[in-house]
Amino acid sequence: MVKFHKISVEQEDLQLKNVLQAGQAFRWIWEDKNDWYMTSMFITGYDKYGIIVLRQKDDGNFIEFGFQHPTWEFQKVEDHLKQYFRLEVDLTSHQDLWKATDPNFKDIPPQGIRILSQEPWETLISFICSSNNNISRITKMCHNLASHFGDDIGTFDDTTFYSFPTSEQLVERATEERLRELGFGYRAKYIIETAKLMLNDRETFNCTTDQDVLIQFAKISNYEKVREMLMRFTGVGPKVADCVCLMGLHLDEVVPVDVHVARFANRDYHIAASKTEIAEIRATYNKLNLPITKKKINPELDFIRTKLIEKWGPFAGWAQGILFSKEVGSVVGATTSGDIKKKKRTFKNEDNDLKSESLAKRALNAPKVEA
DNA sequence: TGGATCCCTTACCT
DNA sequence: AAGGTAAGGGATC
Repeated sequence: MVKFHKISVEQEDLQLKNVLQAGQAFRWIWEDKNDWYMTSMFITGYDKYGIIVLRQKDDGNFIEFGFQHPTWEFQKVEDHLKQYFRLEVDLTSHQDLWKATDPNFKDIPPQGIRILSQEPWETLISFICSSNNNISRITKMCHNLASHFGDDIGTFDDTTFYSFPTSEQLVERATEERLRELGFGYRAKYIIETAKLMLNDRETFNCTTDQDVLIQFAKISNYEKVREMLMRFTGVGPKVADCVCLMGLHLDEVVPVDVHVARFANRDYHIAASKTEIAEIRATYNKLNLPITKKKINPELDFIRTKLIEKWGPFAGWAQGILFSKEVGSVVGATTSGDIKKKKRTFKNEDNDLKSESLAKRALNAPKVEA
């Protein structure tokens, strides 16, 4: 069918099942008959998307990849995948360091949970879809975007694959009404408006692709400014912007703080901002002249973010990824037939500390639970 | 005193 | 229910 090539990597450095369907990437399809993962992917230097197949044995010290594309060269694909999985980052040595300095890492075995480096535009749109949402539905939405508004790039293993639509394609081919019909809900408007602004940004920043615009944000700016630029897009608040920074622009120390991270930050690290500290955060963003950040920021969650970075260092985002997986416990993903299949449980669920949970909810401005 | 800003709710799709 | 964000009103300065 396809020729497979090996990339050597230990199980503890990368486990496909823990990174491809755990809430970072939403367009990998797991095919249980062959036990492989498939998706369409864009590789820099080629104008068309191609199809990638990955598999990993439970005991081997390698992953295998195959591909389908008219002109892709094997070496370029391998280089791209190494970049996609950030294999130059020595995960286990970082985890050893966290284990030595953070008691919460003590009982966590290496499980190959890595942060991916994904196509930035797709990352932006995917995480706009993620608000108030679960993995299984986010997955469906992302596949819907590709199959309705992307290009047909061919069939593999009885499955048709599509490119992820560019801003231009979304503006030309999609409408808010159509997206609502497809089940995007209130996010329909966010996606259309974001695509329009991105198309506009291509002119403004003299770029030919969405990816180039977002990469340029990261090149010309520090983190605070990148986030400010990202939060110009409708539907993008601090959490979504941080996800794009971490998983789309490989800013490895960025810690996206969602309800789960806020929960364990309170419960396991006793992180809670004082009034003074909250005032300091506000003052900081005032001084930095970041009007959108100032408007959208939640100082309590931002406090958690900075404390966890202090704790974990330059790869804090990766540490967050590990604890996040532990906190969430199990994940779901789509198979070729569109059925939802429960993934093998990797961790036991922890008992919830109700007090910490209510603190986390309060930090997120969620309605208070009646006592 | 009119605005800016802060703070808190509520609505949002399925 | 769930990996947030936008919008709007009342209070404060």
